[in-house]
Amino acid sequence: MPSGGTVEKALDILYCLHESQAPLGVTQIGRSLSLPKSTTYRLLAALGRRGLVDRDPRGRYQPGMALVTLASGLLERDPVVVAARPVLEEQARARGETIFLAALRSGRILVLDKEEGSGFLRAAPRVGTELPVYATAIGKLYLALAPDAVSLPEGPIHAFTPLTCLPGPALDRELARVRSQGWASNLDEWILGLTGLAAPVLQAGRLVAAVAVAGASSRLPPREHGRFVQEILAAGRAIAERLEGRVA
Amino acid sequence: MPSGGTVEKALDILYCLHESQAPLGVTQIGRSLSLPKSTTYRLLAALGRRGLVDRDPRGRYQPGMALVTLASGLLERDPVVVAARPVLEEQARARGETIFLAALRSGRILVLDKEEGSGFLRAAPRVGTELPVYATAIGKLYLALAPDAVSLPEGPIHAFTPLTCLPGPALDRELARVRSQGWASNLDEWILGLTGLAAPVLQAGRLVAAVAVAGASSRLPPREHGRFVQEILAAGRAIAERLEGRVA
DNA sequence: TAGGATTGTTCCAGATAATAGAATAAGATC
DNA sequence: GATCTTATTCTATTATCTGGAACAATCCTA
Repeated sequence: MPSGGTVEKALDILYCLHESQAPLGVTQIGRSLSLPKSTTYRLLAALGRRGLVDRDPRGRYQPGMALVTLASGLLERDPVVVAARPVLEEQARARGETIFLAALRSGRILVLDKEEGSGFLRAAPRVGTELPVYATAIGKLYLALAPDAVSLPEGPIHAFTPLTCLPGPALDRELARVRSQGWASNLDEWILGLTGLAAPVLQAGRLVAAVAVAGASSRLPPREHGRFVQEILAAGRAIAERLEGRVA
Repeated sequence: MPSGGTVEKALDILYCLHESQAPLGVTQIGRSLSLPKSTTYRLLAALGRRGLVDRDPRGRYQPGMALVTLASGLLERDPVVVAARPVLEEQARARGETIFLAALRSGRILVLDKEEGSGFLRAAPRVGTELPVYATAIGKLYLALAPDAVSLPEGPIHAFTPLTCLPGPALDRELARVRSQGWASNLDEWILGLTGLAAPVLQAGRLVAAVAVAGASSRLPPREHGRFVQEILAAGRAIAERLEGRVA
């Protein structure tokens, strides 16, 4: 709420529109960001002049297609994404489960790419989605292996499910285990019924990204974790090797 | 250049970074937008705080992954895109050439979706790309059928190729023909060797989008235009019908 | 390795441009 | 058709942005 300058207020409006998933009016936006109507209106006009917000037939605001323009080509230019693509494809085909890549970008852990599994019931993350830092296998990997790079969200921390492991002694023990074993897991802690197993992509000992296999918990039962973990660890190493140019 | 307020300057920086296709320094950005270094620096910092710009290892700036986040889900939410998807797939499969959908969004004609053909040599437009209003089949369709909605670019108008038809009497005659025949063509006017044939998507008589087939001019010779035009006109009608909910 | 040039970052007084309240217009609701 | 809500415009005030200049870091060249 105590936002910075004018530009940041305008960008907060974009995030607000993105999160709402539905067109919003001036008043509504102003309320959720604690901005006066007239200010909100003017900022929306500025965003609209550059195409970053559109208006539906009723005059309400929604994210504009210029965002698609500005985002186009971004992923293809990211070395990690380029290095990971064939590995994701191969893994998803071999395992039949969804494999995805995430990394830290401007303080958030974002899904950078994915290859969906072949099951009728499968995880289908959306590229660009932000992952919560606790309550996620990849998030825990970052907390354990690159604690200075990530930070807990500002607001009050809530449990996503009854199984969410909130920050505290229990999470600290979990992170210690992650550090020693070199991979992380998430069993129904973010979304009920969803299991994730994550492995690091290390470059010169530093965590530059993470790969994870995700699927219905019923399809990834604990007794099979061992096999999946070996695969995903290998995938993380393969991506790291491709990043360093050892493999064409 | 004579930009508006603070927010618009910041957004111009985003466009500048997008167009450059390579990371840029503060000085470089400031020069291309005629902004003082310190202003550029401060705006970049604001954009960075919200993840809209990232920095490469050398400290230079590039569009940030938050753009991917903000753009995610946008296309899937657009009714025209949803209605067009299966039509694009069917047409591309049947014809073997690339079919794409474009529409006017915030004053620009943007590629909203595409389905690539199967040829080794084929058009591969990028979703989000802006199409020039003259020199493009879809652009001409808009100039002819919705002249009030589109406007020529501000700066000096240049010919993309020796065959580009610049605004003037010749283009006016061309637009009259487009109006009477109900479709538009572009033969090497935008990119040498690229032919496009476009048909309107009409809703209540208003142009709401356009479909086009695009490919190497050698694969779309004039004597075969007739067949392609029929197909693309049918595709435009099919999309319009799906838009009005007549077809599930 | 040192010198010179370019680039990135910080600072601050001054002025522009953003702010927020209130008034008006448009639209929805009953 | 009256009353509510919401969108848009207006304006005085002042907070915030500006941009020149100084400083620091970096790169290039000799």
